[in-house]
Amino acid sequence: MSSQRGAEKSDVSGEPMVVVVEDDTSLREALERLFRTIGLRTLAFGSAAELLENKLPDTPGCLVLDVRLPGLSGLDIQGELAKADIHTPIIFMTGHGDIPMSVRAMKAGAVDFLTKPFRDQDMLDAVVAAIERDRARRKEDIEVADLRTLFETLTAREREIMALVTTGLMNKQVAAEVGLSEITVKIHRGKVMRKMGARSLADLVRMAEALEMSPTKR
Amino acid sequence: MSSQRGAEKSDVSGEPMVVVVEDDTSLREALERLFRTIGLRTLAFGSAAELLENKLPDTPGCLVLDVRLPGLSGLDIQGELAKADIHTPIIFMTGHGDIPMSVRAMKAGAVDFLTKPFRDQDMLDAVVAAIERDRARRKEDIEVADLRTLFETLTAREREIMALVTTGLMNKQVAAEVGLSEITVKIHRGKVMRKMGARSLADLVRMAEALEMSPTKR
DNA sequence: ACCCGCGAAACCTATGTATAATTCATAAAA
DNA sequence: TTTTATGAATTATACATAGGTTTCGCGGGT
Repeated sequence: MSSQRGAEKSDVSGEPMVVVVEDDTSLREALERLFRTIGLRTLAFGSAAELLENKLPDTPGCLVLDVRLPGLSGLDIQGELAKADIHTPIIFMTGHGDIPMSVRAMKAGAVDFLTKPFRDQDMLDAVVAAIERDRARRKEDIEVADLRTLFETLTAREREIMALVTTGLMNKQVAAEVGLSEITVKIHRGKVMRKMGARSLADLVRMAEALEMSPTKR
Repeated sequence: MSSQRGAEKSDVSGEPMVVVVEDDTSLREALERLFRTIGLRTLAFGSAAELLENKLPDTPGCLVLDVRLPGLSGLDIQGELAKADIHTPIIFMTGHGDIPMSVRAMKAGAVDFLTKPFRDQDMLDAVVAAIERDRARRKEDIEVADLRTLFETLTAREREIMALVTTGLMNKQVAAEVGLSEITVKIHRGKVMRKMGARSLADLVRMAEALEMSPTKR
């Protein structure tokens, strides 16, 4: 099942995990305890470097980052992860942040930005929401990745035919378009259906949509 | 062309307009001048009440709201518009805001949250981005609304058939499903294609997707 | 040699349309 | 109120086109 993206996510059913990066040891440990009270597996680091050494677990989860950290800041981590195409939801904490900083973080996709001191419940709410968001995203990612895996088993011709067929062209039109006989198009088309596991043209069209092959617009 | 939603938007090609709500007269006028320097039509009010009396223009645009206003605050306006299903992008300004306030606004969909004093260029950048976002959303809305208009011309039977056909069922399967003869299904199907203006089944499937009739998932 | 792309003949199923007829309900006119 | 008109829904027959598979065969490239 599932798939295999670069160095990232695939599991969606695993037990969720919170990863904390906070240099203040007492707060870090308090957060670990807090999350464990609601049964969340928790991993905690004291700096960005420690976090980036270990790769994130392949399970739904979120990051809880202090904005101000020794070395790379929480916002820097956000940027690094984005560059690495890792979309784990991030919750920021800060004791001395300002509005522009919070706005920048939110625009960059953070799910929340809490000011210290915060209420335990606010943090828990944010984490639960973030994990749910991650779970949904992973589910979506897995579906598309699996589709893409199937799509990659198609030959160049088959991909071409798939694109044209899902556009709504008839076999004869596809044939004219690519300079083949209609019968050959039918054969390729049949192979496409089998390889992609499509049980109907409607199915195939939706797959093409998910793969962003056909124009989503009309 | 286009459509007619509740009490709202339909035009996408019109000249963009910025609507300002700011009680400080000098800042309000400064903003009007600022926006006009880049050729943006601008409408300015001194309070939420004045804004809500006039309905928003049916053209791409955005709102620039002071957070603190006499009567309803900028955030209140955001809430009111959301309740009224109006999604004009909002840019907030504040002189005395705090992080939780900005985060709340951003979570509720604000495109930016500027602290006074802000640089003119920052405001212009925010406004330009917001207008572009609104234009894109309107375009999308219009397409779906037009589709929905067509869909509403379908009879109950035709809608039923459309749903089943776009699921990928064959005519005979649809017939069995709804207890009709296959030929009758064909007739309804043909009417659906003509009424919806679909030139192919692929077309119809995409329409069904846009109308959220068929499961987006597989 | 084998796989892949390509194509033809034959055959069957599915789709689409036209014609025609029946039933039903509702709306408009007498 | 009765009659009439209209439109939706239903089905059948018949025909034409499109879609899909199988079998068989050819040629090029790894």
